[in-house]
Amino acid sequence: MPTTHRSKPILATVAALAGVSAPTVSKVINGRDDVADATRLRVQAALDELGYRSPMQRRTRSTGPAMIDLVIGVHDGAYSMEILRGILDFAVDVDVDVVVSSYTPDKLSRVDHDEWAERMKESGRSGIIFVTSEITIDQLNAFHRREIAVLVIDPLNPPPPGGYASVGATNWAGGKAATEHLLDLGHERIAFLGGPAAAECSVARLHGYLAALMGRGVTTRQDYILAGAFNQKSGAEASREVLALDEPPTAIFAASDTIALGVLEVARNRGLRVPDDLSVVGFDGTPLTEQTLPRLTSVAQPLQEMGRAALRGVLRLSRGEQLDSSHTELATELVVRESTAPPPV
Amino acid sequence: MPTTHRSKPILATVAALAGVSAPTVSKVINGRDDVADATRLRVQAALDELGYRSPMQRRTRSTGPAMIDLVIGVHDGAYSMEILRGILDFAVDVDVDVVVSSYTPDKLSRVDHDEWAERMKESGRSGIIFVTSEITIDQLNAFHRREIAVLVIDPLNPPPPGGYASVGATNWAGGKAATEHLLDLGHERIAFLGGPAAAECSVARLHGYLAALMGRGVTTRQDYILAGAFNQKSGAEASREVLALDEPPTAIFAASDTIALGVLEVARNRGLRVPDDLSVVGFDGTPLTEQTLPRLTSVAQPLQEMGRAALRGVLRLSRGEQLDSSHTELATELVVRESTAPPPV
DNA sequence: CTGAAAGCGCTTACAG
DNA sequence: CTGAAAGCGCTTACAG
Repeated sequence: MPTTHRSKPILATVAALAGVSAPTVSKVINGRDDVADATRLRVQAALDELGYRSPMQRRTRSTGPAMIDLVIGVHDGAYSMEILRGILDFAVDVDVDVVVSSYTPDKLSRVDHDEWAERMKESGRSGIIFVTSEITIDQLNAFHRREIAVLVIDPLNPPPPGGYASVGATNWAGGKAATEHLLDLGHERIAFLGGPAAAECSVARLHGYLAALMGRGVTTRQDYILAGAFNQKSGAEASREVLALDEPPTAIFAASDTIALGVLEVARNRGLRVPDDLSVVGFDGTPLTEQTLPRLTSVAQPLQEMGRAALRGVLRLSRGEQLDSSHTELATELVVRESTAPPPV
Repeated sequence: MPTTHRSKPILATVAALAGVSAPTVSKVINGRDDVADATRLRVQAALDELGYRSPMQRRTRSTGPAMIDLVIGVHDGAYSMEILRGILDFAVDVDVDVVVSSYTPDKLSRVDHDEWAERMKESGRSGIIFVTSEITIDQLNAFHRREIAVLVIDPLNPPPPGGYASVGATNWAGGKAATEHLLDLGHERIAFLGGPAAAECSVARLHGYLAALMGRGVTTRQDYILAGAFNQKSGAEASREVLALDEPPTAIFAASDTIALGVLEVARNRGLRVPDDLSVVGFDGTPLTEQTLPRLTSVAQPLQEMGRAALRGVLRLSRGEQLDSSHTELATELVVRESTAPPPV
């Protein structure tokens, strides 16, 4: 059993453990180079074992409330705003300061995460939440090395083995529910307009869609399945593509509300009435769904709750507690509004 | 001329200046209560004059990059998101960490700003930006006492004399432009649906509206002028009110896009076609304007630029530099889309 | 490269 | 309520 250290370790204790004098420990801590390598190693070991922190370090550590970082990797307005809101509202309640930054995927990949983690450590920030970002193992390690807790909301790529904690929604079940709703209305020609082909959440929604079709014995068609981006423009392009088919779909399941917005735009331009001529289901349940005409049937994600859960999770991790599960999925819910109806006869 | 202090002041210097012993200064710094009030005051004065900071305070000060706080006082999605985006994008460029929090006006007024400012000081945060919040002089002083720079975006109340720096848009000119656009189309019965009667920006828009009408010799009518809140629900209520008048308006200038959303909703429910039966102009120029049917004519505020300007301003202030002007207004621009047309004949 | 000795800046315990 | 004295934890200057 290792020695237990009741009171905070002081430099003299470290020196005793390492079998050197106090000045030598002082030199190691302050990065002087007039210390033999072997000695330096022994001192480092003692420092680590005792968990020694200099007075200033102690101060930044213990002082004030918890602070965490939040990185927003996607900027499609309503979606990230809802998550942000969930996090910030809860942060006020639990007295946590949140350092928010916003990066395009491209910009984020060029960031020096080692430097980032170091800066966090210096200002006493103990955890980081990524929203819809791609995280590499190298980046992850930069934080783990410094004992900074990492949690990802709606990860774009599947976590590496033993990777990070994450919070998401039941994308598969949501995709299945949306598709079954259309099937129940009598549709059989149902298209799926997805997000990026590599995005985990989009893939899960696609498989929910496929599961629903197969469950009812409806043949799946490759030309009804498109990938794109989570935005209106991509939704419009994909819509034009499927609606130009010889046998166009009578219903479209869009993998995000913004994609659905593109579908509505194209339908309007072509004089297709929604839902009479074409049914549309979105995904996310952002406030957008109440502002479209007709109001959009959509699979709602509990975005604010996801934000709350993420903050709670990263705080627990940063206190060294274990999470019940490394990945949590909160339930989606199909909300039927006005954009779905039986197919035209 | 006061003494200049080249090197960092130490406790002994403060003690000498105050004419007390070092232990007494130590007690004052650490908030002990066994010090006579008169003594405490003398020591405080010496502390202030020398700008003494304890070793820990010195450490937190110098370490790392600039950090500022951002308080979002309004949550109507698109509007604050755009400002936030302007701030965060610029923050990455200039390597500044932004601590974001979000408060309802009610919650904000119950916050202990002295504690807040103290916490900021402790973690080395040097400035704070409020977005659309009401700031009292007491709150302001809490920050000023600790030399924390304060800047308000789109202040709700006019700043107290010698108050805070602020960034806004040309609300008066925007209100005038919107109204002149409607007058140019031939409208004379134009209603103004405002935000809160006390909100500076709404008042300025109202006066722009009045100026335009007067400039063209059109009589202003009290029953065409309503105040409310900056949201869809309030816009819907106000619309119902003005449209129920014996002589209803042929055009409505809404003081925000969200209010305009309420107008569109009511128009649709009553079978009024926009713009054929009723013209609608919004304010803000949020992405909302592209998502409505018909697309909304609106006075665009340069929200992202306002965010940038605010961050730049607060950073200059926190470095002790002077701003060119304590209040900056960025130009609004009327963007004509599909929701305005000549009045029905 | 190492550490005994001196010193620094601050705090604590206590006598007055 | 105040401060001389002792002490704490760390660092510096320097002899070996």
